[in-house]
Amino acid sequence: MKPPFGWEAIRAEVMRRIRAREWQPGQSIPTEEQMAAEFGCARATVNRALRELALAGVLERRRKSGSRVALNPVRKASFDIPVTRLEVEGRGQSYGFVLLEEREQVPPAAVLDRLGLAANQELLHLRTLHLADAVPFLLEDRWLNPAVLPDLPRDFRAMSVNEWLVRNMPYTYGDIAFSAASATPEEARLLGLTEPVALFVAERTTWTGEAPITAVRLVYAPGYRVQTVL
Amino acid sequence: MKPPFGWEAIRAEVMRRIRAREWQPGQSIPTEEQMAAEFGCARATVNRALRELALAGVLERRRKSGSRVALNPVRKASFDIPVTRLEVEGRGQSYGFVLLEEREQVPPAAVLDRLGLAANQELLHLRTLHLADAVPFLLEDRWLNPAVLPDLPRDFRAMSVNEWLVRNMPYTYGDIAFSAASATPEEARLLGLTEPVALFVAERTTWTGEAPITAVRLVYAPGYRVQTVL
DNA sequence: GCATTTATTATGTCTGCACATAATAGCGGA
DNA sequence: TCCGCTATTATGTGCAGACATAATAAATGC
Repeated sequence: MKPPFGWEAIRAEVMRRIRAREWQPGQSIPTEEQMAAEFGCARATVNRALRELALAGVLERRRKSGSRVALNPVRKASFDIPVTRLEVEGRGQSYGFVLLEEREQVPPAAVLDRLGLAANQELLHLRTLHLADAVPFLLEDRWLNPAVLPDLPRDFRAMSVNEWLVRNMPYTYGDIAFSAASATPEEARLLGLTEPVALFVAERTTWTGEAPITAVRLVYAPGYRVQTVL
Repeated sequence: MKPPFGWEAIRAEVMRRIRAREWQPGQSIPTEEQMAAEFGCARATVNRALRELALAGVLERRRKSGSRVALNPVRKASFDIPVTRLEVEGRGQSYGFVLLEEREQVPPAAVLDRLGLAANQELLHLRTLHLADAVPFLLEDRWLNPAVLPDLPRDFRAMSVNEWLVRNMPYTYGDIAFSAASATPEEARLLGLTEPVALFVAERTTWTGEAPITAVRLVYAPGYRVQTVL
């Protein structure tokens, strides 16, 4: 028979007590041992539950002092960033893309700086327009470092750079930033907009650990939202 | 003495093998028991390492079939969403805010719809301008449900609604969405902009579990970015 | 051949115990 | 009073064993 208090039940019960203000912000909660006794389970089970809550930012735990309810609870929002093709198909739309440009050239100083490369370094510049139901969805402006990408495909018309990278250079480090920007005249033209409007922009830089791989700027069509539950 | 293979070491070693393509995407990796034997540790230790990697989206695990390297690795970006005051102070700027409006009224249909409330329901409408070094930083347009907020402060000039909510109604459920929008004339005026530009917008809805608490629209001053490491 | 039951297998979780580690409290001596 | 050592304490991690669960493969019946 299933034990009445698995670690998920304990996590839920602790959350309930915090929400019910039985345990108030800043206040210490019982030790793992005390709770194990109360719930009639092993300390490891309580530990698992409390560890998850600490990870979520609900509890602050310190050796010797014990666990306390976080005073300034920091909400942690977590987003999935799928391949563009899967993002479009996930909306029930058909995916397509157009390769706009593919050539080696020296990128602007801002890009080189972000990647930490020498000023005269040539990179592979790729611009791709992603389509959802044949309508512009996302404009991708990417710089690739050929030095760390041994077997690049001959051309990126069969598979988008986006997808090729996820499949061939996965599990890299990097950072991402979201912001808003007005569409440049060219962006407006490529996205099929009659007038310049506010666009959602995501910028990513990725590394293998020591060498830079790619810097990309993603400009989404109007109305794009990135959404998640808290 | 510390065992040579703790769960973190195992997680790192598995990641190394995946990055080195010793274990390729889609391919099965050894069972927990086999790896426990290889690393000379208990199965629980391997389990902990692999569980974390599955949570990060690197592995896909299924009972009976075992673990395999994810074919379409989904990047998971995680953002901290602090109280606005702490966000401003964290940048080394001084925080301030101005309460622009505070009155009970019937919100627009879109807001009622998002909160799932009756059409004639009155809510408390609060508009706050948050300042960083006395310069407009964020425009907050919030609707509060007084029915579930028993002891609201007399006025929100001493502590911003934002902070009051985090301190008094923490650990709620909710969702958040990021998007881009052009500043309305009024938004432009309040943020001190001479011309309408693209602004970063965050919209949140929060619940106690059954009853809606608040819906808020946060319009950030130009240049705002939300950034994180992957 | 096909559907249903049964056995097998890897992961998921739990227990009870042990020791490591970090942070704190208390003590003793100068 | 202050400094430094030691003891204490709660969490962090580990082990070996056990059973639960879900998914698959094999065996069975028709």
